[in-house]
Amino acid sequence: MATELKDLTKRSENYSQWYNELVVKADLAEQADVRGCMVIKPYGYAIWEKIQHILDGKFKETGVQNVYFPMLIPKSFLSKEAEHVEGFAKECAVVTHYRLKASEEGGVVVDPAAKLEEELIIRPTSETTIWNTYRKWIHSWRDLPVLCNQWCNVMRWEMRTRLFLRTSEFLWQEGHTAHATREEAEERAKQMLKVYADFVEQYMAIPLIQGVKTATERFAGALDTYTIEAMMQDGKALQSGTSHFLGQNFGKAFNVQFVDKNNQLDYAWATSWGVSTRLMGALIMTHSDDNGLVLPPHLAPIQVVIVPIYKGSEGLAHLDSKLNALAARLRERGISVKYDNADNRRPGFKFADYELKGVPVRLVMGERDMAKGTIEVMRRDTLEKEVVPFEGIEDYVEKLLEEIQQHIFVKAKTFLDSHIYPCDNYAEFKERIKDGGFFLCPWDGTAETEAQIKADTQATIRCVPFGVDQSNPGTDMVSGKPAKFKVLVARSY
RNA sequence: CGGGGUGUAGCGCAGUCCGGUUAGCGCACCUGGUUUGGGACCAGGGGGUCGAAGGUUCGAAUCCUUUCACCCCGACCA
Repeated sequence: MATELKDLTKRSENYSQWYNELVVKADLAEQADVRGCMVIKPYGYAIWEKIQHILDGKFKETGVQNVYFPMLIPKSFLSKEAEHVEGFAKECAVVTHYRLKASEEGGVVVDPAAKLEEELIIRPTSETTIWNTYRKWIHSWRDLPVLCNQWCNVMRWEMRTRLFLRTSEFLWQEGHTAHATREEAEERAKQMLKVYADFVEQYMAIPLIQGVKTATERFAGALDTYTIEAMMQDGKALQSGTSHFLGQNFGKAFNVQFVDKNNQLDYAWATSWGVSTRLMGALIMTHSDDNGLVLPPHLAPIQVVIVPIYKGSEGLAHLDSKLNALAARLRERGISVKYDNADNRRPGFKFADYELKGVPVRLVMGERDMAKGTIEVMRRDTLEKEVVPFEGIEDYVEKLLEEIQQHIFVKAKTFLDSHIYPCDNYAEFKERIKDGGFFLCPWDGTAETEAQIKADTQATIRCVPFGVDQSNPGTDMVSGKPAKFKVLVARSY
């Protein structure tokens, strides 16, 4: 056996190890045999499916439709938008041949005769291929807006990878919209950020800071990049979703022109926005404890597990009839229930296992309860056990699930709020950033001071946060010049 | 690409310095039994080209040469 989660007591020092162990042991994912890729296991994928399903519904409420574009992109597409190519060129996997042949030494080799005229890249993101197609779809203001989204995989040949947080291949959704006016596109970019923020806070119970990225941290090819930043338990930031206002950059690069209401030719305005399996990483690192995963009820594939405790097969038969009926009644209320009466694992093992998997509520019933008409309820977030009357347990559980959802959000929110520090003294900043946390600092708006902070402390400006009074930002803590904004600075994943 | 490290059973490791029975241990796995209110116990069993290739030797996991792979720390990133 490798290290137990509980043994990794000094969370701040062993945070990476703790996270890795948790991902593997909770049966979510594992390292693939392909470099930097991951295998998402059934339980992990069930969580991703819930994220997908709920978010997809939210997109559709805003008029977005789903599409699918090819995984392979002609190399030349990438070079059409200058900043975009610079941002992604260094991490592209490239397809150069289309055939293998048997080798004389056995095995197979790439057939040199099957070299492609133009190499294809495996999409790192689909702006180029989608905007190449939008040229054919968009001719008049009447064709706009185009509001498309696709759920797919993308590949970025990252140098260092980490399960869920940064794998070579990852699953995501990418929305790509085209608009007739700048205002409409900007509005859409902000709207989608709000969709993300609401989802992440309400369903994933992860509190966020929303804001806009600085020029250096912007998406390659964007005019503005909006972001949601979450705080992990070690005080580091995790960018959990982004929405970009792309201006007319892609419209011009791919010559997507339309005739507006005044019969004038103009280029289409663009947005793109995405969240990925990284959200799973955020979920794990925000709520989990040393017993394993803690899942918010709104996202848990199993919301309630019922474990019978019995002696002999007639004892089990007795409990089976009672607890199967209970499971059915809970399911009628839309609660996802697992009744685990498997005989090949003992109760203690099941308890530990479902805690590791983050099941929000556990119900346990044995002979003692049968006699007394009670049932034991354990909530995963606090690990508190309570014996309650069996009668009316359905109402109790339904309320408890909501309470847990609220409680873990409030807990995370309290943590976030208590780790945001206003700071305008650079010496103090350099010292305190070592312990993590978000720092609200005055910034003169120059790339130089931004680079200085990064060089000195590895911390970056996460965003110019929304909802912060920017009327009197103060003095830049690095340069001593008048500040333009108060910005959020933190170390990040 | 720079710095460090590791390859021995499915997983985690000992053995390597100083060559010597049939290569070991924990977990997992299989069979049987007893158990079952917090990760069960007993008995038995299966599983290994010791990363690969070459060399030294009566004899190599261990020594020499070459090589491959992976991991960690930096630069990159959703």
